[in-house]
Amino acid sequence: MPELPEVENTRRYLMEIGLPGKTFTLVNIGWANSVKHPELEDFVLGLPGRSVETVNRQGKYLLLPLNTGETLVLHLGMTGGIRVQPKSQPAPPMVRHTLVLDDGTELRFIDPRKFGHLWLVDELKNAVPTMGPEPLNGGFSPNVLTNALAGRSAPIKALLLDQSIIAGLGNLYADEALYLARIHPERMGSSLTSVEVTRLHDCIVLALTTALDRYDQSRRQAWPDPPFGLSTWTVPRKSGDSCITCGTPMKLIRIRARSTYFCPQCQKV
DNA sequence: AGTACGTCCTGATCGC
DNA sequence: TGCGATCAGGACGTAC
Repeated sequence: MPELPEVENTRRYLMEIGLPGKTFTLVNIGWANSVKHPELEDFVLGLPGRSVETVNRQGKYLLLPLNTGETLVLHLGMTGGIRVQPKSQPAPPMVRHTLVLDDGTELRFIDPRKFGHLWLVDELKNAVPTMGPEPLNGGFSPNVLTNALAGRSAPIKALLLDQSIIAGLGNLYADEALYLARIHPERMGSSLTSVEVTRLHDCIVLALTTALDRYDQSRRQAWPDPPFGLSTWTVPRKSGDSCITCGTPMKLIRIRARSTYFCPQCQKV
């Protein structure tokens, strides 16, 4: 599922494929609920004629500033992925929306479970929810994390999923970071020692940068059709799997209705 | 304010 | 073999 590394991978893909400079000519929405406008028409008629300036990312949101000053916002949801392909190339399965471009290609929004969203905003301000610091570009430090966890009684796993605390973590990389940091996912946020918070901070950064490196590699190797997702984590995520450090069978619990894998030996309460 | 849970979706997988 | 049930989870609305 698209989390920070997957969305950033998509951003780099869109930049490398040369989306900036291209102009939308036609919009084909296959699932109206994905469009966050009261009137679908506002979006469908609002986009053609606009060209893409660049592709930015904020948390799990893709932000495409347009030449008019508006911004096209994309969220991949759980199963979303994007391809920019020649119109003549057969569309892959599960394409929900097609944004036709002026150079004979089209941006294809693939989204089996329809959890993705897209919309157009006049101003970037308030376009997406206020989010915590980006884990990979300054603003994120052990100290910031300590302050964010102070007084919080929710399980650390739930807090890592909270986009207002840290931008971009999802279920898989939250598990990954906790596993690498050897911290039990049900620990109360405020109960982490400063040593643990520092370790968690470092492991969040490590998990994300490791994944991004692999995505960079896979884009080079599989261009122009790189995979949307890779198994870039080290937490065994199948029942019956054993911890790669100590061999103890991994445990599966639910936190906020999310599957949470951890090693009961390495990640003690 | 902080915490927790239901809802939206459908392809894949499981169990009988 | 086939078919129904279950699972998966990001963001948001709502409740307490």
